[in-house]
Amino acid sequence: MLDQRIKFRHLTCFLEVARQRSVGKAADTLAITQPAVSKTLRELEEHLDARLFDRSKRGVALTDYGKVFLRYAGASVTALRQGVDSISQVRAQGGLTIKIGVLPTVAATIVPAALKRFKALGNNTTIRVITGLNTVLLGQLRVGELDLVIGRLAEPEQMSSLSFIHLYSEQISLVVRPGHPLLDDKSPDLTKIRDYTVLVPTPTAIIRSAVDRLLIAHGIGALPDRIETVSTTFGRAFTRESDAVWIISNGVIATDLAEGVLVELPFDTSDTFGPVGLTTRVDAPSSPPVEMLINVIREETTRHLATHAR
Amino acid sequence: MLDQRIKFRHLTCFLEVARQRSVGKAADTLAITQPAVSKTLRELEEHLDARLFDRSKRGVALTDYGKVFLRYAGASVTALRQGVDSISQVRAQGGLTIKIGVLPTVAATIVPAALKRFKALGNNTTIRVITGLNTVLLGQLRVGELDLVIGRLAEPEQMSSLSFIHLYSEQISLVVRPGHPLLDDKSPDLTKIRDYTVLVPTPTAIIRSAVDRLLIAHGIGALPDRIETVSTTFGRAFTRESDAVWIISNGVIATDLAEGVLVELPFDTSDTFGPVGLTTRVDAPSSPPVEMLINVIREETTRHLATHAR
DNA sequence: TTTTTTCATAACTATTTAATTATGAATTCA
DNA sequence: TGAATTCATAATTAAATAGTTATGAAAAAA
Repeated sequence: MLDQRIKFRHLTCFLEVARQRSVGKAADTLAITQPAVSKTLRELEEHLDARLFDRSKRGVALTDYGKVFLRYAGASVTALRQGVDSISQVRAQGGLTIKIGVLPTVAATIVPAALKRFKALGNNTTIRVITGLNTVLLGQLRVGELDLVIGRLAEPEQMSSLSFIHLYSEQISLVVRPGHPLLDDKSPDLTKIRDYTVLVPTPTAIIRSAVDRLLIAHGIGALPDRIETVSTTFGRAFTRESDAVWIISNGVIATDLAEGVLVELPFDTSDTFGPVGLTTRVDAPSSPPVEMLINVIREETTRHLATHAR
Repeated sequence: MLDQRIKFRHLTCFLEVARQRSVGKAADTLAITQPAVSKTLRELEEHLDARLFDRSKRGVALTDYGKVFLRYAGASVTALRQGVDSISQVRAQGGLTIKIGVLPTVAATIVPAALKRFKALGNNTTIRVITGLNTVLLGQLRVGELDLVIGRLAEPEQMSSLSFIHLYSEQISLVVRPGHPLLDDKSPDLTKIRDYTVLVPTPTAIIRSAVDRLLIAHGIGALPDRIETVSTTFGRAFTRESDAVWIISNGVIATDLAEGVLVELPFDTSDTFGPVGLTTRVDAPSSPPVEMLINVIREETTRHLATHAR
């Protein structure tokens, strides 16, 4: 059981002495006398029943116990401090704001459902949903303008100082309108898409390299007639009203497939399998509200996969 | 500034009331009287200058402020509790034990250097380094037997409930002994490795699928003479004393290349580029000592990349 | 309507707290 | 050697803490 006699006063005092490696200097910083610091420290040591410092006449040094306890004490004080801060933030802005970057794959399915559930928890949190190029979103995440980015795992070069939490995996699909000529083809061959307009992601899209690899693996060098786009609205409209072949993340058109609005071509795209998940910063650990959102998204993903049996 | 009048007593009281949604029940659990709880709660609210509960005659409900503060208060109390626990652990076992799983790629370079630096910080921590199949290591990580696994990002199927922190990227190399006949070849062609014994990773190895893809992309179906192994000791010895071609993560043989003990064949393996990093559990956030180790490994990676200019 | 539940307030009090000043002991430094 | 540094201990004290019991008010349940 937590010893109720330990106060934050003990922890801040301990942290300051550890930082300064001096009882006297810590006393100055804390604006109390040196014996007061000595005593507070001794109290903490008694409560923990462990020596935290080796005292000498040229300052103090952390013991092994002290070194270990230091990190936890810091975390504890930091959490409280952030809690106090978050209250003023709620007061000032009428609620917390969480900013998430959403890549197209998940924009249609998991994110809307997860945010609905998160809202239902009644957190009075404003969630700002930002879509855009993955490079831009990850850049914003890295500098702290976003709390979270949801989508495909980016190329390694972009992942420095970022952490990735896997949610599920998906592959790339080739889709067309119902009644498309290729659907009647008895001997499916991917090279035949050259006879049609092909919609492919722009070079900055995460899945673009996977698309290129897929095409090359099937011996397709250049596509004579192609449109590069990341707009799902355009892609959907164009594909429905023409004979174009749309190469796109499965998640983007999952709903359209289920509704029969679009149809998938029967090609093997298993090489394009790739992880979809949450990207966060490694430094600056997520705040509790963001942690909560992450949990909700993970739960919602599990639910989603269970109902939309894979 | 942190209000020094806030005590852990206030937080535990607040947490208990929030949990029970009742002042009276919380009083029972805390083994104090109901007015004492009321008073403690009011004190906390005064210190924070915010109402944490809406009181009614059928219990209490968290306000928006309360909902936000709840998480931070929980984190703060948990951190202290773990700090106290970790001290008993240090006492009982003569130090903390961190268990890390190490995949071959990093076993030779970054990990030894990082652990040396971590040790130099003087933490009196025992680090248990475990090598093995990635599937086994990740399984152990998932159930909490390991704190950390370092190596290539595993296949998506294995990453559920795990989080990945990117360190750097590496590719697969084809290496041979110095003086190998293929090195004199004026028209390098990957299919020629069929004339030699080829060492490839076992099917369970993370890089195996990348190796297979590489071979297929170059039109190599089956290799007539091949040995499957994950043993770097065997691979190194065998490659040095025969004409075998060893297909292996660059990291494993980086030192050998630098020393001229092995030589790389000049084939383009850029398709085998893949991320190397730290895998941790998503739930159960890392303890402060593990966080520290993660930081040291990241710093060491930066240093390593700077000196071994890429 | 009456009873019960639930929380708030008030008055009170023994303890603990969180400092203070004064002093001393052991090193280190000049 | 003597001065300065550094931390520990002791004695003291005003303030705050952390509870208690007693009581009341309002809503919900019977």
